[in-house]
Amino acid sequence: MKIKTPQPIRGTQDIFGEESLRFNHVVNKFDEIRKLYGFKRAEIPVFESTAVFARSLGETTDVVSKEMYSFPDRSGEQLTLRPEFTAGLTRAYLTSGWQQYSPCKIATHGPVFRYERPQKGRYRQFHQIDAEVIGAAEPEADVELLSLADQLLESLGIKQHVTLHLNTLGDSASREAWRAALIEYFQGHFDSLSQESQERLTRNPLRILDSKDPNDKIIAEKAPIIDDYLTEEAASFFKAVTTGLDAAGVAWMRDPRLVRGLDYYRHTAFEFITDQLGAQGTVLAGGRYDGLSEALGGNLTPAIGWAAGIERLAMLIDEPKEDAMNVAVIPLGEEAKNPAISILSKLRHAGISADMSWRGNMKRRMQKANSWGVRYAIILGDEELARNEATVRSMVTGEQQAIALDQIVDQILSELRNK
RNA sequence: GCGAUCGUAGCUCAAUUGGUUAGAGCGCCGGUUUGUGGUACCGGAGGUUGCGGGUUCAAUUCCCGUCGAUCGCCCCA
Repeated sequence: MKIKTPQPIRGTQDIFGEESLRFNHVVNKFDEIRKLYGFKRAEIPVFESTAVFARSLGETTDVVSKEMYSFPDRSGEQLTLRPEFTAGLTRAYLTSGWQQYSPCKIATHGPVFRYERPQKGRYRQFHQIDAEVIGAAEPEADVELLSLADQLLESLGIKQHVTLHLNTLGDSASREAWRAALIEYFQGHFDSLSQESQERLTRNPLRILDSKDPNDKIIAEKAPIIDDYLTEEAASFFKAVTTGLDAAGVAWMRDPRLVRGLDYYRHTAFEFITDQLGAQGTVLAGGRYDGLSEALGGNLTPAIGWAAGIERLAMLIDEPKEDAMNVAVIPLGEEAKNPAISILSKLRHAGISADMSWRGNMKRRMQKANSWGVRYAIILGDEELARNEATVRSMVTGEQQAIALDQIVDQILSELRNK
């Protein structure tokens, strides 16, 4: 009886070939830029106690109430695969002594999990790069974090496709006053709102502001904006952020209707949005979350962070070029196999990329060498071996010369340097 | 969770109004060349047409279900 191959789980992906090049290009650029800003690399678990996410993101948010992968482990403890990084990093800050490094500038990346309906640019296991500054109340932290994001997008060559939308949600006093005013305003237009927005009014009234329903949009345009409810401190904080961004040369656009889906956000909120990915236009987003630490039982710890979807960034960049192989080793016949392995090893230990086909006649192996884009082919046959030599063929010019086996590595090293 | 479109070799796609043995390009393996690539020519392997059921003399084609992908809503990165 034929065994059926198990199929991949809905919303997961296998990444290889060009996709993998793109994916890794994004990760590598992030690692490169993050060092320029003094952000330290951190690793945290893929799963946590469910409480880490349930308390911090807000029990009523969609992510917590219907999108988490939660399960009991063998001891009955309730665990959840991380749906984002911020809560786990904050938990680590509180439980692993990271407070001694405060303000803690952290970068990480890896898989995150959300049970959503998959689409292009939306997966159940997807990958984020993430940057956080934990333990800094200063607006300079906001500026630095946004500068990092901006420079990353620039170095990925997608800055021209992307706009930074910036808003403030105020401190908790501002936010509560604004929220109350919004509820009152939308209550007055309740019958004209879309059914979805009517539901949002009780669950997440700020979300009505970025509704896509055309009728909702008209109503939202006249809704009270946060500016009228900002405390003096909140207003001057936002001012410091925007003037700092101008000084750093980061282009931004005020979007008074920009809100965040998770409950922990305060003050600065932002999204880098592209028009090239359809409904999944948000490519990098975050904000300040001064209240999160207390929600996890810690002291008041001001913090700010962002996350970006690696898959979404990878779709926007130009196809990266992979470094071509330098050398192909081509043994002919049984006798040549081990000498070929020996040369291959010496080349690689000398820092020269080299590869060898394991099968096929000479023509096939030359074709393979050609497809690798190598500069040199080293041909090892009986005639060469008898003289302790190998034939080195330039794949560019077609010239061939016999070179003693013990001089091949040096010869190729010097020729590669001259290029 | 809701609505819509789609699903044919490893990949990208063909297959008249339902009609014989489901084709091509690329890739893979081999040959023209018993030791020479990027070109050309020849040959080969590889398919239960996503899966299950139904209508029909006959289904890749029509109907239902299911799984998956894509698009929009929702949500979000």
